[in-house]
Amino acid sequence: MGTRGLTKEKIVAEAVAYIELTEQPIISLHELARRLDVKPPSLYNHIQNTKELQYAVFQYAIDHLVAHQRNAVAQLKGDEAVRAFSRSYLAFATAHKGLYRLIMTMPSEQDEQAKEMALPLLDLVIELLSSYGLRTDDIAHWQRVLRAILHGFLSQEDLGYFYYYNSIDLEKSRELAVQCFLDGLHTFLNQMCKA
Amino acid sequence: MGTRGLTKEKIVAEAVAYIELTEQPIISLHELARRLDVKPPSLYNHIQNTKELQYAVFQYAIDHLVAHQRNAVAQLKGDEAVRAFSRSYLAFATAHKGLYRLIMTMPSEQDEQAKEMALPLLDLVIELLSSYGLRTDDIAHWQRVLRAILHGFLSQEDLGYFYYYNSIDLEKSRELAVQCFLDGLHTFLNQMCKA
DNA sequence: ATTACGAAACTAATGGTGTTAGTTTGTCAA
DNA sequence: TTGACAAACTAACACCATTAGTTTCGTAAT
Repeated sequence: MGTRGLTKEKIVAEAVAYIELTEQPIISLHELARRLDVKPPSLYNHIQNTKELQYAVFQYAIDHLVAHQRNAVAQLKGDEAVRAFSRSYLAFATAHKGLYRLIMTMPSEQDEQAKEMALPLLDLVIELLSSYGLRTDDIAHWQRVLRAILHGFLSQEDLGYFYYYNSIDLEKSRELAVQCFLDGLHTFLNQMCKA
Repeated sequence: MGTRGLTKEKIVAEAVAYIELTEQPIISLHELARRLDVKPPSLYNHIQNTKELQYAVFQYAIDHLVAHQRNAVAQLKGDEAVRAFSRSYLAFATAHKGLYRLIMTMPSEQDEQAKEMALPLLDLVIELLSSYGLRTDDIAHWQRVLRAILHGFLSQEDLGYFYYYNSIDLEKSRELAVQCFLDGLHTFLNQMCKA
């Protein structure tokens, strides 16, 4: 009894490992304790509650996603950057289903802390779109649109809404979606120039 | 004891009422039993398990969403129809947050039954896009794109990802997203004509 | 080296969830 | 009137999160 080398870091690491393995965004404290060879209440010496654990894993997920994305768009600009971002965004979600599912379900309108954690992801897209010469609030609008398309696509895919008609090439749909965004953006830019 | 007038219909109706009230997509059998003034096991005389109840509520939600949408696009075609569909889709999700959250979380890649229930929603969009003269599989592609945009937008909104930069007008973002879809589609159609 | 203290583990318990088995009750038809 | 069946019940189990109170062990001070 007494002291084992348990730390918050180890707990979070095990939770992440489990989530990556099962592709489910959650792990119960009981299961986690089992895997760490400890009784459930012992975890409370290192974390406050389930919510805090969720936050920690969420932070991990966001950090990795953003790092992944920054790496993908490094030194790219304009359409190239948007395409690279989109490809790698979809790739991350596929490779880390559990983590992306968490990102996809974690924050809530009410939860200020989670929303703040997610900010870097928004900022990245803002940067990405800043080379198009848009007005500040139009950048914010188009950032919403791009993220809506990518996230919506992944979400539908994950929920199985693409199952039917699934003889239809998924990869092509993805490219079409990104192209749609770019065409929409270009149309907007052209009309802006005229006016 | 003995027989009270409990039926599956009443159970589902109460579940729906609760979901509409709380805006949460789930209700526990205990809570449901409490509200029906019955002990939890009694519910099992009318439903098999939680899953079946979920299915029933999901069916209700899909039915209402589709009816709502069909009503909105009746006798419209082309861009008009897409715009009307989008407006009313977003309106439904706002007015019935709990039900839409269920639609947004219920199906799963693995769950054939739920996916089949959701089909009418896909078919509706397919119909909507059939007046553009697209090839059959392009209709399926663009159906995915439209649904991805709308669902992605709602999901982000619901998750609070639009909170920051939220001085930015939400309504304008929505219109921009739909316009982006239409511009993307038109660009695609123009290029199809040329070739 | 001993002691004392605090952190980290534990046991025990509460209350929530879904679900099953076995029992009672009430109604309707024979 | 009685018997059978459906619909309610009680009791119980397994899983979960969490809290209170207890033991243990390592470390730091005497």
